[in-house]
Amino acid sequence: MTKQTLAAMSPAETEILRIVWELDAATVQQVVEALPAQRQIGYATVQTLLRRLEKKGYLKHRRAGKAHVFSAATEREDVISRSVGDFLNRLFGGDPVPLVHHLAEHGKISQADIDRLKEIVDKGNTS
Amino acid sequence: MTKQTLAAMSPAETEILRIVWELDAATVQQVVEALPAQRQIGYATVQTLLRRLEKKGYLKHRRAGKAHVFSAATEREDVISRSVGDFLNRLFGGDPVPLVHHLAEHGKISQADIDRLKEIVDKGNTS
DNA sequence: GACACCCTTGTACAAATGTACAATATTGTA
DNA sequence: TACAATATTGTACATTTGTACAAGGGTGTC
Repeated sequence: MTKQTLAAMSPAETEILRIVWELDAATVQQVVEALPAQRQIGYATVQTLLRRLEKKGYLKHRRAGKAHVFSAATEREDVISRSVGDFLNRLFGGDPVPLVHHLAEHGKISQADIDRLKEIVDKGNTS
Repeated sequence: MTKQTLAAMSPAETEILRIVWELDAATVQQVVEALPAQRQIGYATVQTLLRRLEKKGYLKHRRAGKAHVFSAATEREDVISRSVGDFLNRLFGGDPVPLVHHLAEHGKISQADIDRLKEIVDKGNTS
């Protein structure tokens, strides 16, 4: 595993990367269309962000017709791990419990969600 | 509640703010000392970050001897809510479940943690 | 009261970020 | 094949961010 050398993504870049993941592969057009309606951000800007993500190594592209089709160039899980880790460190000193606690208290996660999580942890603990 | 107008904090600022919260009130000195050992960051830099946090409205200070003692100027919970919300939007399109799922799968939260969370949610659901 | 110390204040500055236009290239179509 | 439509490329640019030095101020101590 010799690769944790990816330059950090900026918030705006993260937003865009997420959409590419969601669409699996997408042109600038498609990313723009997939943006949440409230999010006011121009085509050119999305394009720049995609370019930067590619330069940083998060995306790659192939050409299809006249457009570029961007897709992931790294393992999504890895990127998420790093992002979540960084976030946790900054805001909670690395302890995930207060974060989940916060989510629970604000009704972000439900009873059912927690039950499902319990199962996941159970399964993991079979080691 | 007319106050959601706080300028966003940068990652480095967030890191510092968290420490002030942890110490409840602190001088530049104390914040520097409370930084994780690995975190290489000078006194002057911490000072600038504290100044910026104050300017943005997250901190206030009083004078004690020759030093400034910084402390929170806003509700910690509010700041956390916004931060977590933004993070969730950027990386998971707003859905908290995948985040918690991720934490569970990576052993970040334990069986016991989940049991405690279950109680919290239970209590909340009495409405 | 003078000093040495520890602070704050003012300022700097390169790099990253968010946002976007102008010019040029590519292509499906008539 | 020439064109209109649509993309990409090259560039720009004001701000914010991360990091920090230099100069001046308050204070406990002798």
